[in-house]
Amino acid sequence: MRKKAATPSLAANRAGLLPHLGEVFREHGYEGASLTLITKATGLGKGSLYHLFPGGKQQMAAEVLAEIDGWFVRNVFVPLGEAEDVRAGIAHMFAAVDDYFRSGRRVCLVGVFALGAARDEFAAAVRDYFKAWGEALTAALCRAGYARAEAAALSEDVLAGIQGALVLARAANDAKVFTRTLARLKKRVGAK
Amino acid sequence: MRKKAATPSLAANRAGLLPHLGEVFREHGYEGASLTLITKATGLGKGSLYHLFPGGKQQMAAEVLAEIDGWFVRNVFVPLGEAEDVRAGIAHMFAAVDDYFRSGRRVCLVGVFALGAARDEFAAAVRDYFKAWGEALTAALCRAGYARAEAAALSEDVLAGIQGALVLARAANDAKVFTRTLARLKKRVGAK
DNA sequence: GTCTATATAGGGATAGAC
DNA sequence: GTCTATCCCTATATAGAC
Repeated sequence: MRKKAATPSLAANRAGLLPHLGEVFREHGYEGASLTLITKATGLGKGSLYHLFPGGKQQMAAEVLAEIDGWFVRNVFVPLGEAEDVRAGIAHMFAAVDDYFRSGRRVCLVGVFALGAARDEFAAAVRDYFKAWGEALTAALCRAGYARAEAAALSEDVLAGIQGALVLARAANDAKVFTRTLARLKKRVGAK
Repeated sequence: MRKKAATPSLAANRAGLLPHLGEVFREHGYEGASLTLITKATGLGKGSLYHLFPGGKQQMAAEVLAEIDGWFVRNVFVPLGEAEDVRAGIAHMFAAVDDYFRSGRRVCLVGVFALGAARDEFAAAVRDYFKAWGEALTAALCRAGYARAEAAALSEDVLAGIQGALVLARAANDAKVFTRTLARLKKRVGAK
C-alpha cells in the first residue's frame, strides 16, 4: 500500500499559503520578513517558494495584499453597498473589522505597508484599499441619512480611528484600546 | 593662514545629527535604514558614526526616540499641564502637532516603530510616549470640564485619530487628509 | 514540486591609518 | 574625529539533483 508521504508543508495549496505569508509580513514588515522566516512559517523551502512565486518576496507580498483586498471587498465593501438595511450593513462592517483584526491583537498589513519603506512598491494597492473602503462607507452613511459632506468626514474619522487604534493598541500592548475605540466609533456612526 | 577644512558633515555636532537620523528612520523604517543611507543622509562615514554612537544603529534609533520624546514633553505635554488657560493649552497642542508632522507630510516615527519589526527593542519608549501624551491630554480635558471617563475616551479618540490620519495621509499621498482630520478633532474637543 | 548547494550582493560592525 | 579597508554574516535569488 503506497501512501503519499505526509507533506511537511503547513499549507497544501497556494491559497492556504497566503494567510501564513500575511502573518509573517504583519509581524516583521516587508523588510523584516526574511525568506528564512517565511520558510519557517510556511514549512516550505526556498526552492518551493520560488517555484510558487517566481517574483520572489515582492510577488508574495503583492498576492497577500490582493487577497486581503479581496477579503474586504467581499466581507465589508460589498455588504456595505448591498445590505437592504443600511444600518445592518454598517453594523456588519464593525463586526467584520473587529473579527479581522482579532479585536486589536492583529495589526493592519496595509497600514504597515503604508508607513513602511516598501511603500512605493505597493503604493497603488495601499491607496486603492483605503479609497474603496472610504467610498463604500461614505455611500452607506449617505443612505443612512447623513449629508454628503458629513458622511465623508465621518467616514474619514472612522477609518483613521481604526488605523490609529491599531497603532495605539500595539504600542500599549493592550488590545482593549482597539475594542474601546471601535465601540465609540460605532456609537458615533449610529447617532443619526 | 591655516584654515580648518570645510567639513563634509551636514551637521557639525551630535545634536544636529539626530534630526537627520530621524528622517532616515522615518522614511525607511528601522530595518530599511541601512548604514549606507545613514552615511549619505548625515555626510559622515561609518567610522565617525560608530565613534559617536558605539551602540550602532540601535543606539542611534534610541537617541532619536528620546529626542522626539523630549520635544513632545517640552512642546506639548508640559504646556498642556501648565497653561493657565486650559483651552489655550489644548489649542497649542493641535498647532504643535500640525507643525511637527508638517501638516501630514511627515509620518510619526513612534508610530512607525510601534507597527514595525523593531517594536520589541523599543517597546518601552514607544509605550511611554503614548502613555504620557494620553495622560497629559486627559488631565487637560478634565480641567476643561469633561468628566474623567469622558475625558479619557476623548483623549484616546484624539490620539488614535492623529495616528490614523497620518497613515491615511501617507497611503493616499495626500496630506490634506491629516489637516482635515486634525481640524475635526480640534472642533470636537472644544465642544464642551 | 521539493530539496540542498551555491552565487552574489549588501547588511552591520571593527581596525587602524591619518 | 574621520576616513578606508576589511571581516563576517545574512539577505535574496538561482541551479540542478531527486
